Amino acid sequence: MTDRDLTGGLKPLGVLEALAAMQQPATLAQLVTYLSVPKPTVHRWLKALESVGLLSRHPDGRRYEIAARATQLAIAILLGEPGRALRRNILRRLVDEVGEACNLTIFDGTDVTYLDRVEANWPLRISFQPGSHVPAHSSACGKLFLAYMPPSRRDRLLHQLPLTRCTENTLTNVGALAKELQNIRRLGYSTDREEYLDGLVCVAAPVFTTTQRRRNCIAALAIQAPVTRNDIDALTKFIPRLQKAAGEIAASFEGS
Amino acid sequence: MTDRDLTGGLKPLGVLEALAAMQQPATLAQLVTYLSVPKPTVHRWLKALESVGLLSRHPDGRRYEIAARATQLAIAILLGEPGRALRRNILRRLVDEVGEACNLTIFDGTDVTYLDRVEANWPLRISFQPGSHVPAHSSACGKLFLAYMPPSRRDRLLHQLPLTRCTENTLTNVGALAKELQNIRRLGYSTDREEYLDGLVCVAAPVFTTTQRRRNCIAALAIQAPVTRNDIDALTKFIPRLQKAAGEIAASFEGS
DNA sequence: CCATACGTTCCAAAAAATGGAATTTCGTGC
DNA sequence: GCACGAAATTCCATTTTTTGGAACGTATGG
Repeated sequence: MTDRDLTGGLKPLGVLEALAAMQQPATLAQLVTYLSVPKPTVHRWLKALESVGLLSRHPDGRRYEIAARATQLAIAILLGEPGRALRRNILRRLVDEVGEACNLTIFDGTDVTYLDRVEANWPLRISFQPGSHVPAHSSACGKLFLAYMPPSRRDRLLHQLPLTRCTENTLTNVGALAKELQNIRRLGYSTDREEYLDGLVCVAAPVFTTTQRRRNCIAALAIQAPVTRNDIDALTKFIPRLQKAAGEIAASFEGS
Repeated sequence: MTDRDLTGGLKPLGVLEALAAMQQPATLAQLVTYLSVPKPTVHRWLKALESVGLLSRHPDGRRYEIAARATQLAIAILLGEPGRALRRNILRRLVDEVGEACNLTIFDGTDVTYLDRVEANWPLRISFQPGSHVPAHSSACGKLFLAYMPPSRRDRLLHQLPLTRCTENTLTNVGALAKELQNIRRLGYSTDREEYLDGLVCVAAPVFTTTQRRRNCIAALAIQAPVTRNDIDALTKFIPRLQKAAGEIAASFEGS
């Protein structure tokens, strides 16, 4: 899971991450090397972090170390909302049983966004990071969201989304996609037959919440595999297990 | 040390601190109120934090919550923070007096994570590494965290954690576990009677911080022993000593 | 259907970050 | 002491980002 570059007003945080990763105080020069950022810039970042109490200087006056405010923040983060830790656990157990990478996604209105992902222990990995996006019409999760959204919104989206062709199998016309969505509602799960990436197949199950007199598909849980290792038929056998995990995920959203 | 206002490219971090302090996902409007910062600015900060993976959106699409990268950072900070040397010394002295391995753990939402560990000078060792995980319901430290967390969160977790059986003695039903937690609160310490590994017993004491009118169990200190060398009764004699060390550890987390 | 609240986008002014070069400080050997 | 190299720090014109009031969408509930 590669960390994306820090942008926005967050670049100095790279220093904090670096120091945390190094597990010991470091000098300006070491951080310059580690981060490959010009010296005056790192220097300014260090001063900024020091001035707000996230870093402090080691007694030798030269090296910087993590300070009280950062420790406090770390503790607060770990004490907080257990929902995401729970969800990650559910994912991890699913991956253990299934032996392929699994991910949890939400719909951001147009695209599918990865909320979390756990890899299987295989050397061949498809690298997605939490936070990355995938088009709705060419992924198992996206089709699930489309299938279960209110019909009015679906119709509007179907005509507004650019049904970009990703592979030979991508559904690129409204009719075929609408038919597929109907089929998904009938089955209760969704598949991706190399519609997004050649060689990548996927099955997905919906995560429903039943708040406010309406059943909403708020998230989707999916198993992804290289078709050479597990084809769609093989993945389909995991559907009951997948649905059980989806139920557990749904429960983790209650009361939060 | 009072926290100064964040400056120097760190202002978006205020959102992270706010969310960590609130201990639950929050909407843009709530954060605007909490931070007293204009709405478009907070919105931009949220997007920046989301785009680098520090925050993610709750599936309701409205609220934001702390994400994987922030959790990783938090763990790395606590593993590498300079107070660690202090705490390691406290652990070492404890081990000298007790003659068994001791460890310091934190709770990551579902599991117990080893922050540090000092072995005793015995040929028979149980090997755990800092950073490794253990389930909450089957370890003395984990039960301590469950016992001292806010009741609402505890109730939720008790029903959502998979109470996996590790040994003959593991508490695998909610009722028995709830009773045990009540007992722990009464006694002020916790035990593990071969509930995680056969032959391994453990006593643990809580490390409290008293931030903002609320007592939090942020860490746990434990003595682990092979039952053939020290049984629970033998370990119980060390509780006062253990609690003294826990107090010292607590002090090491306060300002520095 | 309207009213209201919440989220999102726009954009020109204002503020801050950037990094090459110059300067200072520190540690070391003579 | 003093000279030297290495590291840290400051300088500052240029570039880039941030800022937030206002306007615009969008969901919710009465």
